[in-house]
Order: sequence, then C-alpha cells, then structure tokens
Amino acid sequence: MLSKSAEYALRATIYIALKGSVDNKLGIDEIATAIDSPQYFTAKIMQLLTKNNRVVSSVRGPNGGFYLTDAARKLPVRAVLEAVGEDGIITKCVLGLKECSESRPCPMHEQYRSIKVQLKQMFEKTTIQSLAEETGKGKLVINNRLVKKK
Amino acid sequence: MLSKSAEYALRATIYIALKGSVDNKLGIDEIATAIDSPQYFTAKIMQLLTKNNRVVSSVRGPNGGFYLTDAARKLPVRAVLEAVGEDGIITKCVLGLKECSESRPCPMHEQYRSIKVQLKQMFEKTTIQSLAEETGKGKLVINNRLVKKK
DNA sequence: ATAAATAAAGACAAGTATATCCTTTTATCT
DNA sequence: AGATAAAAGGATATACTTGTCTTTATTTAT
Repeated sequence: MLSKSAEYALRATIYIALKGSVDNKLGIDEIATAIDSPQYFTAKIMQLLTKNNRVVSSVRGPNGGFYLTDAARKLPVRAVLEAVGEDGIITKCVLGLKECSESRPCPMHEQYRSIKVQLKQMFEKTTIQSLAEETGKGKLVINNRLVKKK
Repeated sequence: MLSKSAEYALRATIYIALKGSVDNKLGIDEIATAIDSPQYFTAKIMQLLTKNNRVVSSVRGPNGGFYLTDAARKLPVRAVLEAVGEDGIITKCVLGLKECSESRPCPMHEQYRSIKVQLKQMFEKTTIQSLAEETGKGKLVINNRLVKKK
C-alpha cells in the first residue's frame, strides 16, 4: 500500500504532533525509538518533511529537535505523503495505465472510482492534528506498544 | 498502489482472458506488446501465474502459449494478486503496524476500515472474466490504445 | 526421429528503496 | 569565544524490484 518511507513519515509526524511542541522539541533518536523505525533512515525522511514541504519544523543545536507549528497541525495527511513523494495512491490508475481517465477508463476503473474518491477524502480531510488526537485516545503508533498520554 | 509486477500480472491476465482460448493460445511476445510491458520480465511474471497459483495455463512448443481455463476465468482478481505476492493491500495496516487490529487500532484505522473492506470486496468479488468483458466494451488495457475486440 | 517453436529456468544487470555511517553546519549554553 | 548538542548533508552499503539475456526442457509438426 504505502512505502516504508511513507509509513515512517506518517508515524513520525503523528508522534511529533502528539508529544512535541515548540518548547518540547523531539530528537530523532526519541522519535525513531518511539515509532519503531531505523533511526538514520528516519532522519533522512525527516529532512524531506522539513525541507521540501514544510510539514515538520526543526531547529539544530542544544535543545533542538522536531516539532509542529499550529499551522502544520492543520495540514491534511496528504501533505505528508506528498513530502515523501508517495501520493500516487490517490492519483494513479490501479493498473498503472497512464492514459486511464474517465473518458478512457481501464477495466477496473468503475469498481475503483468510488474507492479512490474515499481514499482521497481520507487523506485530504483528515488532518495531522486529528490523527494525533486519535493516538491520544490510546491508538497504536508503534508496534506492540501504545503511546501513553502524559 | 500496486507493484509493477502486479500491474503487469493483471494486465496480462485480462488480455489473455479477452483474446486467448484453448485453441488460440497467446505467446509471451504478443502479450507483452499488447499490454505494453517488458517482455522478459513479463515472462517471469507469467511463471508465477502459471506455476505457484494456477491462474493462467500454458503449454510449450509450437502453437503453445498462454490461455485461461473456464474455471480460471471465474477466479477473483485477488487470485492474481496473490500469485505475485501482492495482496498486502487488502491485508496490511495503512501505517504498517503489525499489531494493528480492531482491538488495538492505529490512528488511521477507523477512517480506513470501510475503504479496506471495499478494496477487499473489489478484489474478491470481481472475477477475471468480468474484467475481460469490461475490456471488450472498449476499456483500455494498454497505454494509448484500446484493445479491439475481434 | 528430427527439427522447430515455445515456455521454463537460471544467471545476471540495472535501478530503486531502504539503511547506516561520517562530516558539516547551526544553534544553544556556559 | 569556545564547547557542545542537535539536525543537515553527503557518501556508501545492502536489499529488493525490475529488467534482460542465455540455456534448457517440452511439445508439436514434419
């Protein structure tokens, strides 16, 4: 469904939304441990999230780390996918046909149409903040463990 | 969404269902050209479809090639995905969490639940034959061209 | 029986995604 | 200013996917 990059990006962003703030920035080691992802690889992904698309904010140096602005919290989940170049799931044809469209549909087009719309809505209407709130209610963000709300 | 392997597998199977039969077996070169896929790679995928899971039938030698039995035509699209090991799309968690379940859901679980059900239904209720029939109605199976029904 | 056609199988090459490590830059604190 | 902590950036390694080529096995036709 999604690449590892996208999965880590989403998990990291949700975790940061839940546990971080401007005056409690989270380090990459904490994040990677919390979301059960490889640290160095996750660091690379954070660069995509901070640089290309301004989803996550960061500062270097002592007491530095990652956090989300209030504006960022309101971003749709899709913004995270776009940052890691993984929004094909809501843009591409199921059969991978470049020419597939409403006027020239592929054989699966009709059965997939409404699903695609719903996927799109899920990723566009759901905000990062709302996912973090779900997580706060005891939803998983990492394998085998729940993130405990402080 | 799906891997290249899965896309080629689906396109090839649909094409074979549409144009092939026991007494009109299709060669790998025809198939690959028709569905606009790399020939040798497609040949490998055909091996998965014929060997592991019995979706496609084949015979070697002169007048050999690929075709579908009547039973195979009734198989769900999911059978093709399984043959190429790509059914994670209907089995896995969106965030890639192994522990995600109804009792221990991930933050996206609720929004994704019904979509997942629909994806599952699409792949399980749609048969290979019905996709071929769609194609016969002028739907794309290859880039830039329509498959013309004989 | 032999030749020819075709898929199957195996070996390899190229490309992309994933993962790790090392160095550099930037910010903070003393 | 200097030391330190943290992310950013670059280089490399590993694994997996995708793609190609060659050889082998099998079937059919002559």
